[in-house]
Amino acid sequence: MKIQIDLRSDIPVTSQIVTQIQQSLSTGTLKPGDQMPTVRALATELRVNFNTVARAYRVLDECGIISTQQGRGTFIMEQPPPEASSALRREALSTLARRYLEESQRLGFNAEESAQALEDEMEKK
Amino acid sequence: MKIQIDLRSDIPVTSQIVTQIQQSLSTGTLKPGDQMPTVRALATELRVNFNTVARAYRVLDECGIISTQQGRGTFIMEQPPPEASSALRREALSTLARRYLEESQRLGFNAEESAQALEDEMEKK
DNA sequence: TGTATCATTGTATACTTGTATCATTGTATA
DNA sequence: TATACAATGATACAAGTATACAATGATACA
Repeated sequence: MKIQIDLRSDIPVTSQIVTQIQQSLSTGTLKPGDQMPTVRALATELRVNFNTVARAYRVLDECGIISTQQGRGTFIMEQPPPEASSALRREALSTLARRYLEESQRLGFNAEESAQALEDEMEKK
Repeated sequence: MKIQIDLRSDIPVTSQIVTQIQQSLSTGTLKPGDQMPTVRALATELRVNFNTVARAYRVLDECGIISTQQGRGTFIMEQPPPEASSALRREALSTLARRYLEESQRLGFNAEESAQALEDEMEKK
């Protein structure tokens, strides 16, 4: 994978990294499952701070393009399957919800406590 | 014992292991006196470093839920102290909640929709 | 029976990798 | 000039991995 950074450009380094990784993906230079270089490795290669690479990786992560895992590395994601029908997605969601209820019940919590725990997690993020 | 690890999750692998072992215990899949798989065996099964499993075992050990003995193996304790593990139960619940949020997000639903779906399931009952 | 030897199991420690937080730098604008 | 903001850098941290080690068990053999 070849990434060219122009430090004098008006385009932020982070954006340059993001776009070029996306390009490598669309040209097939990068394939799903591939491991990306570590933030530090790519950073020294590009003569840039590793936090800058980390930020670029995070952007791509939030788009679901790569998956970064602390302590392990970052990987190209499998491309998500075409959108299922909305009815199916709805069904899947309610299955998830029911499973959540059942599992927390097994741990000895009632429905209200489960709902409260969910609220708490929503706050945290 | 079936343990499912999601490497893409924000939840640390160690926590995932702890929570799921506790669940197996609460569902009766694991019983007092049972021998757990060795750290290496479970690690290769989950495709994870065995130190990660060892750390999960240590957490459970410190809560008095399992007993790990160097050179022998690790076993489920006879008397899982109900109140000693209350902090763990709490953590297990929040892990379940986060997991529910993450999985529904992957389906394309936001936090509010996930919460609403949970309410709906609670009504049904 | 004792013990030598090796395999198995958990432990300790250092290293790798990404994250969080704050400081620094440059630039636009009042 | 002064202030605010965005981009980048520095530092400490969290999570996972690799490797060497110690304790226990199994087996063979004198």
